[in-house]
Amino acid sequence: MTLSLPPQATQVGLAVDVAAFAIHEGCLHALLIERATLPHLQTWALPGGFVHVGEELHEAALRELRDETSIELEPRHLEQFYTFGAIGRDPRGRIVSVAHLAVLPHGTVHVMGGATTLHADWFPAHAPPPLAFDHAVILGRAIKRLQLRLEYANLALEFLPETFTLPELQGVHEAILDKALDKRNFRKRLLAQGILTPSGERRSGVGRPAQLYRRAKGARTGLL
Amino acid sequence: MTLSLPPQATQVGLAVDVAAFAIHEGCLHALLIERATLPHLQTWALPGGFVHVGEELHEAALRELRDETSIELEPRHLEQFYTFGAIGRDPRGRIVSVAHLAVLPHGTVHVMGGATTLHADWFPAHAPPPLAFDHAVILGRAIKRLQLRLEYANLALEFLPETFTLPELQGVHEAILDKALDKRNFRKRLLAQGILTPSGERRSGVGRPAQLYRRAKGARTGLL
DNA sequence: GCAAAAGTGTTATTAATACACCCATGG
DNA sequence: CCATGGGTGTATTAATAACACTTTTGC
Repeated sequence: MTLSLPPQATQVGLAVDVAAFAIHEGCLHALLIERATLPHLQTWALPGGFVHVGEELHEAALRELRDETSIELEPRHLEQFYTFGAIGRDPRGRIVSVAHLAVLPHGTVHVMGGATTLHADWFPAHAPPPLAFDHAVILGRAIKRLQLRLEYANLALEFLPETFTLPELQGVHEAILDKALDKRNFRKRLLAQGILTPSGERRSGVGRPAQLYRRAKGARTGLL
Repeated sequence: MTLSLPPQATQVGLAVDVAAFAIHEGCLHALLIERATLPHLQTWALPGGFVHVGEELHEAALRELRDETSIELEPRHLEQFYTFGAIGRDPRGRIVSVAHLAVLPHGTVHVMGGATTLHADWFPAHAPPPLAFDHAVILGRAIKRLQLRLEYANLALEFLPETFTLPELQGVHEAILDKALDKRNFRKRLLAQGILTPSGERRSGVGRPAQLYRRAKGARTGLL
């Protein structure tokens, strides 16, 4: 059933873009693709593209992420965070992009170009290469939202495997905030929240073995 | 210049909706309109409508607010806060709405229907009438965002005239948070922020006159 | 002088910060 | 035994929350 739309209603291109993050070697990385099409051919950009007919916004974000980067794992967190619709942002015409923030778990490394991309790769999120369209702005806002979510939700857990050590968790926080934290205060704060439960023990290659933790079963998920 | 769009790109209706707030009689009110068109004829809804060709999102929000409610004053704060794009949300087809939060200053009272509306009126924001589409959800999220902005920005000032008393400012906070606050703690906190400067004095009809304040000139605006 | 609203301080509790040493393991 | 990274406690400061009486005005 389709009722009529008013005459002056704008038909616009509806797109999604995805700022997908992961931690690699203790550093926050963003997943970027090198464009295989005009405009901005051979420029790095956020994964993204047009929403299909009958497709929800978050489905489109997941599909673009999968198809353009060939990653194998699903994001552990996906959240819309702002909609970019300024008139001149895309030379092809009026294209409105609903920007999403995605968190990929530890171990998500293999990415390669998809059908519509030349390459896909990880870049330091705090120092990305030049980006197409307004994607540098989008990425900057995604990082800010991610930092906010560290306080409100426990989004850092989504970057890690099911069990993890406190130094690992602290490393995630530090990578996202881009600054060092005090070890004792960090542990105090996190343990006081009651969202972690200890499990077994494990050795890292060198030094004293660290206690392993997992998410406490009562703890809410990172999704807000 | 217009490059070609990919074939499967969805053309969707792009709309804006506006949750506009003001304080009346110490209570947070939202501005609603009664629809004069199908669907949801004669149902109350948020002001909103389709974005025009060549019109920025925030311009569309301001225009719809003006045209549908005939208010005379400009909002003191306008902020996009979420985009609603679920497939079934509008029976006319795929319509994506970029929802905005607006703050109207004190004294904004005269509203009446516009061309595409039967009536416009203020309703208690915490207890609205049944609303069209998914507007009840949108309004709820707008209120939550407004409460957040009380802490981060000093958005409460946007509800008041240029000069105001501390009890008035406290009343704004209480109306938005929907709970009572301690007078002394509130004053201590607000004055410690250093965003207020005293000016003259004034009498209310009854009781001891209250000190008038204005925004300190160094204080950042409510816009984030 | 009384009703009505504005104004004012102190204490207790909790959260945030700064800071330095010992411990467990592998080689 | 030594290098490496994990783990722990305390003191200070800042922020938050609870709480009741006095002051100024209009009538």
